[in-house]
Amino acid sequence: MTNQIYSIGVFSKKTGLSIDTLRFYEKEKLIFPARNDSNQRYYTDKDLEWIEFIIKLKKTGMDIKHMREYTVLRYQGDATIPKRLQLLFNQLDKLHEEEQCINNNIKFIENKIKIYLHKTDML
Amino acid sequence: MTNQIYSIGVFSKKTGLSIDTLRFYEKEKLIFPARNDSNQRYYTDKDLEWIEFIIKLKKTGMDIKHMREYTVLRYQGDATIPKRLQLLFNQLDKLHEEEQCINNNIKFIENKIKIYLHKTDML
DNA sequence: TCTTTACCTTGAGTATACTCCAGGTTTTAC
DNA sequence: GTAAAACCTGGAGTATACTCAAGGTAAAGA
Repeated sequence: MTNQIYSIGVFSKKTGLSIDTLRFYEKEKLIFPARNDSNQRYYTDKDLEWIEFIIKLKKTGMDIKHMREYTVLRYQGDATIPKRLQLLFNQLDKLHEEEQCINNNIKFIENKIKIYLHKTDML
Repeated sequence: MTNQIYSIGVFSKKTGLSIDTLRFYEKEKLIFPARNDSNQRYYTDKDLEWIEFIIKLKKTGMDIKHMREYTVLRYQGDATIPKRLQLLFNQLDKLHEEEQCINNNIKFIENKIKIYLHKTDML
């Protein structure tokens, strides 16, 4: 099950990221696939696990710069866990703020809609 | 109180948008300030009201293209209110989806944090 | 009046996160 | 063996939403 390796094309399909994006993320130092004798990239299940975490972080709105910070810390081992926790807590704060903001915006739009419904006698 | 007019510099300070942004929004057809004999823009309280609404829409994450659609509809009068409602409902859907998404991400990060806290025996 | 400040336009530059292209090598399928 | 598919690199291009610069006009203060 592990020890499986994937070419960039296959890995692209498994992750849903385009080949170009995978190469871009490598350039941005988010992932470090190994190479074979012909210089072609290959990805392992470890890489898969990691990129899936990266994708998750990205979905939380974290930008590449911060994901790179996280990646660097990860490669330095468990001693960096407190720092990683700090990054995660910061991200959590950001998400809570966004949550607040979205709720305000929902209220704002709902209110505007209400006003329009009154105006058009559709209530 | 009304009938007041503002130069672009003053209006910029009142709205918090930079002068460049105000001119950019005009180019993007989000606002149409009048001009004096010397071709200098002046903004009214009506413009202020409108730009504040635009700023609000922007905060909900609406992009310029959609804000322009809304603006065009507004200038066509009350007959376009149903269409404007449609835009607002779409935006509301988008916001509810984002709310969902953010909540998932909050759970994800919280979970990751929990895992780290276990790892470091900080619990 | 003179000079500083504010304003004008057009067009180029910025940041982010990709996405595409050209030109070349390697692998795979028949 | 050869042709098509997959891979490689470096660099240019895309979209969005501004932001800045250059070169010139207008207005306001001393």
